[in-house]
Amino acid sequence: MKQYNYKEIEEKWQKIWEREKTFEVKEDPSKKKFYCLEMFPYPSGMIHMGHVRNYSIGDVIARFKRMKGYNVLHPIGWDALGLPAENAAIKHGLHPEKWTIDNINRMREQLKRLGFSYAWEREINTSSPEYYKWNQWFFIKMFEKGLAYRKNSWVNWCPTCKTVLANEQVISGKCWRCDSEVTQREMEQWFLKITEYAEELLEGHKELKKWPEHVIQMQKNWIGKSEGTIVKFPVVNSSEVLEVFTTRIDTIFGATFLVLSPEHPLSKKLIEDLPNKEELFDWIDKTIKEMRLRRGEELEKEGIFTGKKVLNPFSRKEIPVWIANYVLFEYGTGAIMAVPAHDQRDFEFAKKYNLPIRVVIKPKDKDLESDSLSEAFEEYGILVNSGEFNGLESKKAINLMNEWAERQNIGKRAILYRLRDWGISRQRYWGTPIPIVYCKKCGIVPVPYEQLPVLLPKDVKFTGEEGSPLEKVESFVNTKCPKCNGPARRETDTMDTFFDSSWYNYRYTSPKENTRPLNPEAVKYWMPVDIYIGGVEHAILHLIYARFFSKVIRDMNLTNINEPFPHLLAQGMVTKDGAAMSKSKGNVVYPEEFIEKYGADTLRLFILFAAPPEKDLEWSDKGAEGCFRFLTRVWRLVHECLDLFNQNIGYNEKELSKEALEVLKKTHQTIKKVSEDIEKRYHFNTAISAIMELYNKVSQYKEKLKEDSKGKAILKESIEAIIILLSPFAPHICEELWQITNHKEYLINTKWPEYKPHLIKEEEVTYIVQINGKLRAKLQAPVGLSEKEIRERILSIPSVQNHLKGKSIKKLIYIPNKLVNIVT
RNA sequence: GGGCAGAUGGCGGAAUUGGUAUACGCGCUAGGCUUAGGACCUAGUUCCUUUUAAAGGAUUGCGGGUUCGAGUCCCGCUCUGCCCA
Repeated sequence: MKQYNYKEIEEKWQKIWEREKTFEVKEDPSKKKFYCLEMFPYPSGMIHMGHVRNYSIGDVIARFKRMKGYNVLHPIGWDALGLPAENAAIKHGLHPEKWTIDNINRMREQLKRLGFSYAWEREINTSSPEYYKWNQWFFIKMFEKGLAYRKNSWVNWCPTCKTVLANEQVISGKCWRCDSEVTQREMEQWFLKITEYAEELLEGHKELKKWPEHVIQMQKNWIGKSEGTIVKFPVVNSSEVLEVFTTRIDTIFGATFLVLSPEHPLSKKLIEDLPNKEELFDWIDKTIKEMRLRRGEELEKEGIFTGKKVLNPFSRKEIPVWIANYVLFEYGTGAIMAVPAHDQRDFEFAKKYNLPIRVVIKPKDKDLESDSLSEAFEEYGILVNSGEFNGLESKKAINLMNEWAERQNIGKRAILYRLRDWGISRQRYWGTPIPIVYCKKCGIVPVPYEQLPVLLPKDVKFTGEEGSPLEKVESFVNTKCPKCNGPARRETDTMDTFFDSSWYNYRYTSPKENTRPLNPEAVKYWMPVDIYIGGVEHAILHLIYARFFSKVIRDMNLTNINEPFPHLLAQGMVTKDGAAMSKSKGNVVYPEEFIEKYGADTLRLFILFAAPPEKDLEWSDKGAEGCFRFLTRVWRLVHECLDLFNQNIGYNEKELSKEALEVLKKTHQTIKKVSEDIEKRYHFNTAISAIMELYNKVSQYKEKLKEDSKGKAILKESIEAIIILLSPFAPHICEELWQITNHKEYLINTKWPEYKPHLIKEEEVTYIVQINGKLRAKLQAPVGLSEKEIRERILSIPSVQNHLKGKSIKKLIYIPNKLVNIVT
């Protein structure tokens, strides 16, 4: 027998697939389409186990759907712009482009060695001008529609390197390279008006019935819709009015002070006339920076009194205005009314600074005392100490108080979102240049479409110091104004790379289109993506940006797609020793090394077998070896039965031996199980274990079945089933086995088998016999016996009689073909 | 602090609709083959008690509940992970 030489086999089939362009597709209206998409990788230089898992899941689905007769689009490409390329340039003096292209070439080879069924001719690379040209095109379209605009915003700044840092370059408040304290600096930046689509992004969730609930929940939290009221508080002895946003206007009589965020434009103005204003200004500046730097951490609450008071428009009382570090400027109006009795943060602040606490909501069944409160009562309840609104229930009070506020013109209902506009400016080289020119005469001028792409200049120095590398390329910066032809300056910021990945799923449908970003006909045929597979770490940013882009592109009348990804499969992490694989932990298993030792088929099989896709997967060298042994056993089984495949043998189901019928039934039950696990549940681990069970049964009865021709026919049929069912998981070995078992056509072009319904049903069933819920016996019986017959048979079983001795049967539960429970 | 997910043998996991808990794989044990084996084959393997066979009992993080029957449903708690603050 020939040995299982995975290396030779895998190379052979990968060559055939490439030569015959097996997985290249075009639009074919006569066939049902299936667009199977996995999140494209960042070309870091090395395929890791997370990629292998992601792409193995996708490949099973793509190959399965193809064998089911679908026209399958299964593309791959490179999310090739981004910071690491630039870091490599700084560290090793390699040009980011060279570094990126080398990495892509290496990783493409690695993906090919895994045998994924990609349409390689559609490969895209976001760092190529052919791709980023269309980023620029979309940007200008958005600029024209008012969806892209400039405003001031804070960035991380390293005072030593004199450069802007991305959030991930700030490590616990310090610069990743020189370790100095990172500061905050305000700069003009480009933003996309994603907030304009906030409501639609929220509404769209209703269409996403095949998304995991927790991902939708995360997006909802991120968008953070809240309905409430904006209330005006006039400043006493001043013409200024402070506006606050609250979702709990029912508590407004308990608002005993008002708090501004340090960043609030009126913060400094309110304290201008105080004698110690310099000191207070310093506190504000220091606090703003601290809040930005330590975002997400719980800071010790601190504040200062402004010396000013505002009038509470409901209670008509004057209350003090404070500035404190627990009020965020980005959210709401950057100012809050503080209700210490009913908001825990306000409560803690009031306790610290000895501010009054006033109960205005009480639970239905008891009273609350302002003086003895140990924590805020944040629930809804009944209003007290609230003038004419006393006795109302919170929800009702909110309505009436909103109406009152609107009538008195001191407030209005408002809907607020936590979602901020998307800041896309990066002071970086390796990104898409923002296609804008600044002219002294004409102002902000977009680069005309016919001048796109604005190319990244190649001759650039990467020192990692003093600002963006593009700023120093004079031939890039200095240009002519497209409008007046006078001297002008180019924008030197580049785009956030999430911009690139927000529409790549469209580009795959027509990757070579060179007069427009996408071909609407191709989009119409292929979109939406039928299943999108990737890591849950992209649940928020990437998946919200991509949904936003789809809606923007739709509103440009290029498509009619509302949601690009109606079905999302969020895969879990690959761990080893209970932790994510990382170089620093030293628990990394490299796919390349594993393939060298056991082959791609084994790697794919194990990574799908070890856990269902949505769960974390614990890597085990031993477990992976087990999968290699399984493939070897299948290889051997086929070789031991090779002679069967030279014979033309048939059978009549009625003449089969007991064993042959059992194997035949198991075969068809396995076809059903594997098909449903792949197609409906996406649980490949159980599909694989079902194939292993079928193998176990076949190999157990193998010699027995070889005894007669009918048995041989069944053996042949079941072995063929094993090969086909296993092929989406381990495609190379299966193609090889298919070929040596005398099949002319490639396995990938073979139809997926259908099970015969009558072979799924069992003629005999095992009844579980329980007495008072405890298993006491089992009974083999033909399907469809009456309750009476079953009852008689069960009561005649000796062990049942034993257990019933001296007891009377009170009740008997009978579940046809399954179980009998005798209650005494 | 809030939201979400989860906890099943020595390990990864299965149990899809409330009906045999522990499928499948790993590991382990014994035997075979072998000069030998980390290769391969066969048998066994949740735990406890008594043990010749066998029988009985317990068991899905903990404590309650619903039900003839709960890993699965309900209530409370502990722990772990993720997201938000």
